Amino acid sequence: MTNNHVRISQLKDHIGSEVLLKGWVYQNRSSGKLIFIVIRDGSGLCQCVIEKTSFNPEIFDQLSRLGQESSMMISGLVRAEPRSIGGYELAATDAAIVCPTTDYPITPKSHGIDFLMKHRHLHLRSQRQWCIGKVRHTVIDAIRRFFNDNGFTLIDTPIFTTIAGEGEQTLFEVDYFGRPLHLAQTGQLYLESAAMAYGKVYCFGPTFRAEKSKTRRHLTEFWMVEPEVAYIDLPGLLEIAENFVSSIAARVLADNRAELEFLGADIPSLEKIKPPFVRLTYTQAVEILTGPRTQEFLAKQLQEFQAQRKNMEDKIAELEALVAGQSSKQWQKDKAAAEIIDLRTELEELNARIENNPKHAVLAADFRWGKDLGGSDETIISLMHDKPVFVTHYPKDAKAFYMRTDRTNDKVVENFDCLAPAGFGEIIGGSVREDEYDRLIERIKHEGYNPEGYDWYLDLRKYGSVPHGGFGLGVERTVAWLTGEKHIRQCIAFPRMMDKVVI
RNA sequence: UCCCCGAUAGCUCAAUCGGUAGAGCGAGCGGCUGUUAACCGCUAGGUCCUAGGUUCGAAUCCUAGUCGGGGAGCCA
Repeated sequence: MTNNHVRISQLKDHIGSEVLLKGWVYQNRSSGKLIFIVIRDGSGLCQCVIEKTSFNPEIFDQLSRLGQESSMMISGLVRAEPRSIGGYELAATDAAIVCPTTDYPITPKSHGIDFLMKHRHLHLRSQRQWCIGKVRHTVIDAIRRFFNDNGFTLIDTPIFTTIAGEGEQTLFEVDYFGRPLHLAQTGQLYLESAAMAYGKVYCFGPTFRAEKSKTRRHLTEFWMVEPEVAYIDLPGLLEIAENFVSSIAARVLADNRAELEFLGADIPSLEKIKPPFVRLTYTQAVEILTGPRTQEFLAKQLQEFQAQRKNMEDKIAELEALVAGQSSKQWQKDKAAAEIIDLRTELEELNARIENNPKHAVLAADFRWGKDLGGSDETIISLMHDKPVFVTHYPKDAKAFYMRTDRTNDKVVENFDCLAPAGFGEIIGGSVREDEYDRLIERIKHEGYNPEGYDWYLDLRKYGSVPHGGFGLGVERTVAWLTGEKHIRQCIAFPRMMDKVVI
């Protein structure tokens, strides 16, 4: 057996040579005198072809019954083969089994989310998870690249913190040698002081929120990157944010096209992610939501859903007739039965959307200026645009104390949310910070906080205060949006959800 | 915290009106020289979530509980 160990991702450079692959059995099909083993090595997949006539009979026999996820090494000649996954194939000449496996729990058939979460340590090996992990890696690298290339300095802010960024009820409290502290839900306040030292800074790390939110957009532990810039206004922040998000999308398109294709991501729509993004004020967003455009949009959406439901129901009826009839072979019936199960699941999701549509219409129509935008409102706005949307200038009362009051309209603050397109929703929240001492202390008191707890934060408004601001981008939400993944729990290796920490 | 849905083989799901438990995959054995979630034959595999109740009879109906999924509020 050759010692020329090559990773599958590098096979293109070794066509015609003898190489050694080290990995795990992803799929094994034996056909009497021929075995196809798809091997997985962490860098990709490669089909190995093992012919009985040119192989040690004992090893051939062992290989023919080798279970999924057995670890093995296999050597042979690399050749281009368009029929094969990845485009290359190994004509195997020798193999060694490292650890045979039987009864691997995650089979090539479908599994429920609960089962997969309980087997998360194994699920990471699955192709879908692997692709998401690769995209996440690129997203994180692109985030660091963007800030490092644009003059930002990394500041690591503490995880044990003494002050809250926003609402106090959403913090995890920890016992810090008898003193109550909590886990960071933002690095922003610390970052503001660093921005006065370095001009442009960012922090990047895990963030903790004790929100009792059981939705596809929430984790209790997630990763967030937060830039903070001195001497900047709201238009300046929006410009950074749109360049930033566009650079992430471009990097993922460049580095992970194969993964995006496997995941079924909407690549053409990602290619549209370029500055400028759409800019709406909160007031304009409210006008859209309460206006005829939204009602028409939702009515049209409902019609589309209903047409889809009709199609699905017809298809299910057709397949059910096939299963009940006499004319088909058993395997055709089995296949149809499996398809019925999939369609029923889809139908259930569609029914939920049909049920929610009128509720969302009412929520949007009844929206009153002053409330924060709800999840469904954000979804509607983002579905109406094929680029990310900035919504700016929210009502002051709905937002955090540190956001800068608009000097031309003191009912609103200079903040913004960035809504990803296709209905995914918010991926960025940010603002210009209140830089006047008197206004800030007034806001702190108005919120009922004790100004003493904010002494050092208020100092920043005493000693050379300047207009400044920043934003936070959620990594898992960004990955979910880019990959088309519905739930962000798939976008982090070991998710922490409300009331649920499996591994 | 509130609303909706669900729990049947290792996994994904069936089971008509309440009549005594089925299929695919996976596992084991056999067959097949180009398979793509391969295919064909055979074998093993069940405390129908738990506790009560209705009934001659409950996977199926009722009550309570447990666990899970989806959504709302809130947010990245």
